[in-house]
Amino acid sequence: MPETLEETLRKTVRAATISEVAALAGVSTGTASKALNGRGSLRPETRLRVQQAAEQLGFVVNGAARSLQTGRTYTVGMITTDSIGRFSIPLMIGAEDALGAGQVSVLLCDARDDPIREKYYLRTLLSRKVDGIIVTGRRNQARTPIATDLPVPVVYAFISSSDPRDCSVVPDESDGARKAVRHLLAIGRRRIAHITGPEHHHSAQVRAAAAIEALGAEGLRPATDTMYGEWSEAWGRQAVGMLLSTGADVDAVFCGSDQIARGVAEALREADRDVPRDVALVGFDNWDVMVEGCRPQLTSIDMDLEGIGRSAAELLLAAINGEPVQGQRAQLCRLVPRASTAVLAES
Amino acid sequence: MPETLEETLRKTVRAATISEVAALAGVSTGTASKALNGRGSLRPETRLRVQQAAEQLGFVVNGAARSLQTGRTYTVGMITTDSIGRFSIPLMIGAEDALGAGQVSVLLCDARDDPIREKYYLRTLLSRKVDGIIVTGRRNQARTPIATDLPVPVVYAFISSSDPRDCSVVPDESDGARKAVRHLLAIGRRRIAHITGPEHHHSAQVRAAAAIEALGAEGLRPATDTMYGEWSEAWGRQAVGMLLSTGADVDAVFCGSDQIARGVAEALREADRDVPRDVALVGFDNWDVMVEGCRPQLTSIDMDLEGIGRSAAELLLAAINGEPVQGQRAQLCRLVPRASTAVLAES
DNA sequence: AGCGTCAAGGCAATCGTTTGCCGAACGTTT
DNA sequence: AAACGTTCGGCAAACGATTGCCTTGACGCT
Repeated sequence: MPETLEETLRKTVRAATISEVAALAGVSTGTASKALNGRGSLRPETRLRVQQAAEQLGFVVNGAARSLQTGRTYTVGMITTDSIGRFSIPLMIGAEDALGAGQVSVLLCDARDDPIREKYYLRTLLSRKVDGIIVTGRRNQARTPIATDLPVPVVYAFISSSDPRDCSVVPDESDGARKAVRHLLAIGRRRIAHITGPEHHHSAQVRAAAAIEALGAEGLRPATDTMYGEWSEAWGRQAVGMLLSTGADVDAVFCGSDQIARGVAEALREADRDVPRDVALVGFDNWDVMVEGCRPQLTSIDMDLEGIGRSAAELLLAAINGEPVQGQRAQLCRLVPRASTAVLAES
Repeated sequence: MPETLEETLRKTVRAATISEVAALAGVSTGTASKALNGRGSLRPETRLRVQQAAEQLGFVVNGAARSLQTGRTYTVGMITTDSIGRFSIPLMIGAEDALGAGQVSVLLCDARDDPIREKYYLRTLLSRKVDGIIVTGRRNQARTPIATDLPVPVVYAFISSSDPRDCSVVPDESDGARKAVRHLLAIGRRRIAHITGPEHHHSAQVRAAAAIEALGAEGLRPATDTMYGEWSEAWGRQAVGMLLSTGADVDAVFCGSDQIARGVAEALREADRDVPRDVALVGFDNWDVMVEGCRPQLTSIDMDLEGIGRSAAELLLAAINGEPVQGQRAQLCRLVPRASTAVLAES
């Protein structure tokens, strides 16, 4: 007789409980528990017998029951304030990586920049008794702490909390900007312009300031005033138009984002300026699809988002285990050189 | 006396339990439970008193205890087989959306295309007693079912299971390709080429076949043989080179991806062919950063990944509630017209 | 023979909620 | 006044695992 549709789709293979395992192995549930968790003092033979019984029955512990007893869920919540985006993903991967290795699962919450949703998610996370929470999101200013007096530790990743005592892991954008400028200087450029995003944007400010400072350290000044605009290719193209029309003498451009840089590359190309011969180019973000689609391929600054996610998760684990860390950790950036800043063979 | 660092970071605000709430409200725990869950028959006044007590103590139920009792966790697992990527994210957002509204949380698992990790995650999901599982990942062939005889329902999103009885939600790529071709026909193009990804790639095949068929329906044939290559801008540029050097007479190109299309647009531009006047262009994926960075902005086919994620979640919820659905659901695509297929004013 | 020691494993309390069942109190009906 | 129905709320048994404590029996020592 063929299975009904119902049966086919929902095999009610009611999972075995530890008492069934114990019964099969001929021991008490307590002993079975000890056997499976490597605790207590048991004859190796007994231990093995229990393990085989568990295997045979396809036993998987009931996490709810265990959590109830032990008070730990081996679960952390991850709240992204903006919609899960380009930046959140590497962060998540990194965190998931560090946690997964420690057998901890991640509950994903997308608050969509809505404080109401955020509170709601926080509540459900607490009700699920997560062991800790990672807060992340689009970078801008420091954000207000998600809550105070939480019964679980919280770590902020990428964004930082406005309370300096909270634990945050952020990229050191100044470091990134300095590395970009130094790299351009190292390949012999001296007339460097900086084209970036909106002036009111925190990242734009920080990067611009660090770039100017790095030039200053060599006794140089930017080739033009910092050109603030948007984080888009279109702005990059437009900025090049402005640069060329003013006849500015520029041999390198450091861009506030890869998108801007790509626009710059295109516009330069169309104006018959060779990259990197006439103008060298450095972007920011090291966003694969942008740096690789760019002609020539784009040298860029990598904020190591995965690393930030990983660090945040590690700090969270430490806090969960009773070794809390306070304050901000700034993670250094990495310059990834590509053709847009290649040193050309003398010929 | 100032707080110790320990105190500051880990306010051990031991969460209140329902018995404390009950005590404060002067009722038994059973009654308190009924009051908070809107069950049983209680005087409205009592109910209110309990609710206020809960409020006052900042009570949040212990999900573990509840799950243990009710057997439901209001949690589903989401396994992505490839690393969380560009496609997985909208799917996740969609799923999270549909589930979040139903108060269900998502446990995120990134199996990184590694069967071992996949098994491991599956096991932890089962141990966490998730109510259901969504499997997703990079699209290619149908994948082997993640397991059989699971105690919980499974829905495949974007990818499909090779067992036709499993429930899968996939994009109707043929529909997308047909819509692209019909759109080009509708704006008066007749000599249409198709440039796409690797020939061995399932999506490339399906889209190409549907495109040819849609042309055939109008008694037309493609302007050239389908041009298989890679899913990259570089291939798009290269393909245009080939097209132009053979002197093929083409007034539109349908591309298998937005990246290819963008490469095509650039190469055409550099060859002084106007888009859309000389050659109209349609991409596939409707990937914001590609379609918007393209000059002119790119008409593209949107597979509605969020919608697929949402449908998958809804089907999963239905299955959890005892109304399982079998088989594949194909979700239609949407054409998003932009400047690359604009009809020009006669002038 | 008597005693102490130790290993092995059973017992039962416990975690926090939910829920079916039962009892008390009160009002209504005859 | 007795019988009955309702409403409200308490009681206690689950759910499944963990763990400290206790019992049992074997063994070694004096």
